[in-house]
Amino acid sequence: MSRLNARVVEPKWQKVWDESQTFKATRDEAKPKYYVLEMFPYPSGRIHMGHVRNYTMGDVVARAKRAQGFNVLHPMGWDAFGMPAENAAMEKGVHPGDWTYQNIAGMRDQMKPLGFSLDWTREFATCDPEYYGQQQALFLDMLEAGLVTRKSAVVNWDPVDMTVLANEQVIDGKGWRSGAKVERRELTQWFFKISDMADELLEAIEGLKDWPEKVRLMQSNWIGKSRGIEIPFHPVDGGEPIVCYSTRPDTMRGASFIAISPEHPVSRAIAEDNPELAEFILECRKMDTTEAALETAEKKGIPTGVSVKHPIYPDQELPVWVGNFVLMEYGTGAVFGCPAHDQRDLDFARKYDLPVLNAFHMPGDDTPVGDTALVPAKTETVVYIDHFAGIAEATSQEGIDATIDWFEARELGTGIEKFRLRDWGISRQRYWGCPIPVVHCEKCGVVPEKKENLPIELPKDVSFDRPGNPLDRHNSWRQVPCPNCGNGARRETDTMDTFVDSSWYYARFTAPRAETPTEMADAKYWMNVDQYIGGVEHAILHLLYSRFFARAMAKTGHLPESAIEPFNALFTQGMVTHETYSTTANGRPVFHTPDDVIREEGAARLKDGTPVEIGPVIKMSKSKKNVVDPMDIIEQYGADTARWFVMSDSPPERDVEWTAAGAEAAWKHLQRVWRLVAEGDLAPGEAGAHALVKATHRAIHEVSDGITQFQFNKSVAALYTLTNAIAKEKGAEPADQAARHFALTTMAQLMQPMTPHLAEEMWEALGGEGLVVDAPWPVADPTLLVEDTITLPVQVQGKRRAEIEVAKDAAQADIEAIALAQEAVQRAMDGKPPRKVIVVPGRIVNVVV
RNA sequence: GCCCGGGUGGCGGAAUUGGUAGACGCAGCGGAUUCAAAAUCCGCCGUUGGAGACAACGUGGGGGUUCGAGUCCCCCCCCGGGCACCA
Repeated sequence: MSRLNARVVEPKWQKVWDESQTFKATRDEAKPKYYVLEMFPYPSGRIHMGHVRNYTMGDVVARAKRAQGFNVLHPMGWDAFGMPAENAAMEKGVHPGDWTYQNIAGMRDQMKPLGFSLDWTREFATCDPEYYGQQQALFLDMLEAGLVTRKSAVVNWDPVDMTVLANEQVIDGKGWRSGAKVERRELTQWFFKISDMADELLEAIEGLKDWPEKVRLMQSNWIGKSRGIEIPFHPVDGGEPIVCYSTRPDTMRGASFIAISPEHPVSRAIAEDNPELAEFILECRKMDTTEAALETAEKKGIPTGVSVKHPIYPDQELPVWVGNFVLMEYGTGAVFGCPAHDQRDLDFARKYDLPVLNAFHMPGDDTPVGDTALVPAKTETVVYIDHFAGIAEATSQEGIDATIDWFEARELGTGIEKFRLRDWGISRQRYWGCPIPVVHCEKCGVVPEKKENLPIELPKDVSFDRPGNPLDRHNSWRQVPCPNCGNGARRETDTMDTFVDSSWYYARFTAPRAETPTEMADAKYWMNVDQYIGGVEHAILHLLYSRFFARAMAKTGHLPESAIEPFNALFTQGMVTHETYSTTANGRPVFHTPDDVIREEGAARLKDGTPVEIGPVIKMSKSKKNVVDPMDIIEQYGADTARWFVMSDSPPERDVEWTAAGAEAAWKHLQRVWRLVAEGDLAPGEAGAHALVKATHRAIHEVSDGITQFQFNKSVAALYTLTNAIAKEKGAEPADQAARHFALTTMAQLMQPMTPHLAEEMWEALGGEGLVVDAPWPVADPTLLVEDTITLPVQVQGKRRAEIEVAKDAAQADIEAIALAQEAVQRAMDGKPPRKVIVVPGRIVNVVV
């Protein structure tokens, strides 16, 4: 029996593609281009199934487009800055750079045997000085263009380690190493002014027709445009008014208190001679910086003793509270509380015994609010109670608009559009990132570096034996002459958020060795990315930052205006998930990789017998260690099997739970296909409209459809169906032999994107010309796709009772007559006359009695 | 808490977008081949009742619209992603 040995065959074809530089992309204005990009990996050390899934999808698209005559750009690189390298430095004493480049080398070695159609000549890592130096140049241009600012922002502060923590390093409000309660601390930081572009970024979402609707929605909601009003509330005892922002000013009648953020200037001012409040503010600071923590924490408040006048009913006074749930970052950091129409305000009011007063009720139901706030949709009609602007029954939206107009007319408030989107803080107090190219001079202030001094390289000689940023204590690196006056000055020691690195790499791939960030001719030819593929977890931040960056690069002359939306089509693949395994040490969970765990029916244990707790099935991640190594499968079965397996079964956009079971099956199938070629009774020749030829054309149609629609699992199913059809065709006539030869030759072409090595081997054995990778994509003959007769189901009262076979162009009346004549139909009609017969052409017949 | 998804046989999933629910694959069962096994090939395979023809039920739960609902509408439950310093 013929077997295909992947260990021999796969390296052989990879060498052939390599030597003929098959996948090297060269700018050629005469050919239509197609740019396929998968989100580049973080060099964690080993590739995982998520990578294999992601890059196989991209490869299928790239190879199919190539076969369809496009000049394809399909590059690969490394998102190489980030925390894990510093963690490795602290844990193992290795230099972050050495650790990173070793990981890159290892992962490249793991990726190459997968046979991806990548142009490796364009490879780079974001931690290469040639890359981040250009990023520093971009920063300087953006600074000059007014797209960068400096302001204060809160960070997680570990008071024991005296260091800034990432959100991931805060566990249950405590520092991951010290265990100390984390505090919020303000630092002056660098920001990209993305909020200036909020409206533009929002409007342009409409044009992203080939993005998933869910991503467009998530981005829209994230930017969060809202129309509301800013209303000053004047303190009873005089002084500066407290300005509140509200998107529901129509509820003003029900206002019963003012809540301000602990960070609000008024809070701070009052706290100076109110020790109780000062303590409360300190307590509020002992919380991490995430919005989720803030929103889910118990709502607490404390009265300030100050009261303000209700702007409409001056005889009413509203107490001012400091509330831990009010965000300083959004709106004005102050809100008026209307318990009747906001659940959070209602809970707060019940807790602190504040009045609850309806501003409106639903038509026909004027019961006052109890424990559930009355929050109608803006399109719902409500009945306003004694509304100052004279509105009676109206939708909430009409109520809001009328209220804003009324306030503006009396100069009591200002209608205003606000965005939820905040500026992008990029300062990181860490070593392993792109240095921000500015210098702090006592005389000149903040001075940009001169471009000729770029790249500002990270110093090699650093130590990680203490917490904190090693750049801060590296005196010889820090001390530089001021680029402006030449006096002694201090280099900025903050590095850039790693999201900056990944916000423009797609542009750099168009000219990866250029002495400027991009090369306009290359950018014009290759941009935009025609198909971008990556995980849903990047649906908001990475994609939004990239969209901002492309705009910024166009403004600073690094991208053509046509590339301000860098990704024409986006596909978000589902994640590869796996069970998690943990044991407990010192009250904290310790996670274990599936490799170290012996899985039994309903239980699991370590190799030494320690019982292991089986956790939820979640995305594979380094921190939870629920990662499966694809190299095992590649070594056992070969790359084609791994590729075939990840494309089968699960729809690409959905999560897939990794199980070992399918790999064997995939391997068996590929061997079966090979046997059909090696042991088949085949001969090229004339097959005519043979049934197998028709089946082949159907497969061409379905496989092509599946690929263009990103339903690779359906393409795989169609290829299984074709395989079965070939195996079943046992005829010995020349036409049968020719039909099988045609079917298998076509199958080699259709399988080439998914299992390229097997496809080359098939193509060669079948006598194909040249390489299958260079063969044009087969096109289905539409005349061979249609059948002469069709099978229609016949329903009675919506239940299927029979099937009829009719000519594909049969008249409705004939179909009706045939359907009614069916014995099973008559039986189901139970002697009653048909009231109505519904014939949906080509679909169904339904008899109503 | 807020925003966005998802839920279909024992399992992964398909269903031409309102028209035969379960394509295709895995697992399982039965058979062929074999001294035997592996491999391979053929057949069966939603649940319940029935020898069978067939019937009833069936797409997370409850209600609704429709000749007809996995698909549309309302309410609820569960799981996952994101929440601005993980990448």
